[in-house]
Amino acid sequence: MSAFDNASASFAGARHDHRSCVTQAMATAARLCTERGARLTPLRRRVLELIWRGHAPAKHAPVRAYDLLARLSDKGARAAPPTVYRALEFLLAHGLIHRIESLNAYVGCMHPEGAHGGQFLICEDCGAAAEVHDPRVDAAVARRAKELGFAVRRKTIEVEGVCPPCQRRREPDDAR
Amino acid sequence: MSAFDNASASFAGARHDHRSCVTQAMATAARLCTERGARLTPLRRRVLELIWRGHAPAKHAPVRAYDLLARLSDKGARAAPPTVYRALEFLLAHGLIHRIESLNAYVGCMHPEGAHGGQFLICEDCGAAAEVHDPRVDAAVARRAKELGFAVRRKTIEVEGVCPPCQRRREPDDAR
DNA sequence: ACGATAATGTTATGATATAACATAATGATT
DNA sequence: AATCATTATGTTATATCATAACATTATCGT
Repeated sequence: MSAFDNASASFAGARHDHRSCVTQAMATAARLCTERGARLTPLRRRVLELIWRGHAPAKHAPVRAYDLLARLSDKGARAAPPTVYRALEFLLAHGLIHRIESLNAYVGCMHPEGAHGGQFLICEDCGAAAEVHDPRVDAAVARRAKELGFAVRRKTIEVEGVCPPCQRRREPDDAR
Repeated sequence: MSAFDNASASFAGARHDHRSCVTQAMATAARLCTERGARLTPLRRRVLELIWRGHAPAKHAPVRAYDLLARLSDKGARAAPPTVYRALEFLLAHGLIHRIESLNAYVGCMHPEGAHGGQFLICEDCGAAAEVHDPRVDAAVARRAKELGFAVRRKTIEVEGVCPPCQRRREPDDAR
């Protein structure tokens, strides 16, 4: 497995220490923003952390904008849509989160150091989205585009299916 | 270029005879539906044709649901959203169109004979979407998924950028 | 402390999509 | 051809996702 992949963590369920995973992501985000002179304000920080916490049942499940809005409003202060969309815009611009187009949802970026198009494996059972970075996939897309003279700006690669744990969960049903 | 690609046609602009392209697509759709015992009703046929006609400026530009709705309503009978969404659902189920997730829009499928995930090159200038079928891209995705034990159901591959004609159109500006 | 810039609050609305139920068309069977 | 089950479409209402426009507040550099 590539050093950049987090598929086993994303699909691991209980074995994965998601709390420290969130903590680490927040620390990295704070560091990157400092380095770049970007302001990770309390609001943006809260939104980022809510995204990282994901939502049930899977820890790495993408979160929708209005879910974030509801959770922000829980904490006392009422929030309106632009509040959360502006935070998302900032986080996307700095590569701290990805948008999953096929779900209209957002997920924390696993390695926000450099710009990159996301490749995602999305489980239709548990909702988890694993960020994958396969240079062969990137290379194949780049080569094809080059052959056709197409100048690539942004790549969206989202693969829907069933993750290993959910496949095992399904087997008892299949055996009936 | 693979025999399955239509990038040059999609990005060709005026040189491409889009009218006969639409006619042919409609004939293929009718044949497939007959073979499958599926009912390509007048409404579904009209929606499919509107999608194939695309919209200005590019012929192969994906069309949005409410644009379809507006054009259906033009023709006398007023239409409500479920009318067009149900037609889209049918056309998607039979592989006659693809949904472009990153645009919330729909485009005619270039070879609806067999099920397949779409690979698209989408021009951010003219809006044209070229359907590509690169077996190397499919293979790279499949291999990666297999390595991770992920069972693939559906692939969404959308590459945003600038098509060759629009790159040439941009050059005069760059030279200024 | 001041003013410029950036961030957030607020109100309204646009854009995309589906639920739920009523009516009409179609095809299979008699 | 008449009946009836099934499929398709019409209709109304509403859910969901996202942004425009402008007001207010916070932050940063001077």
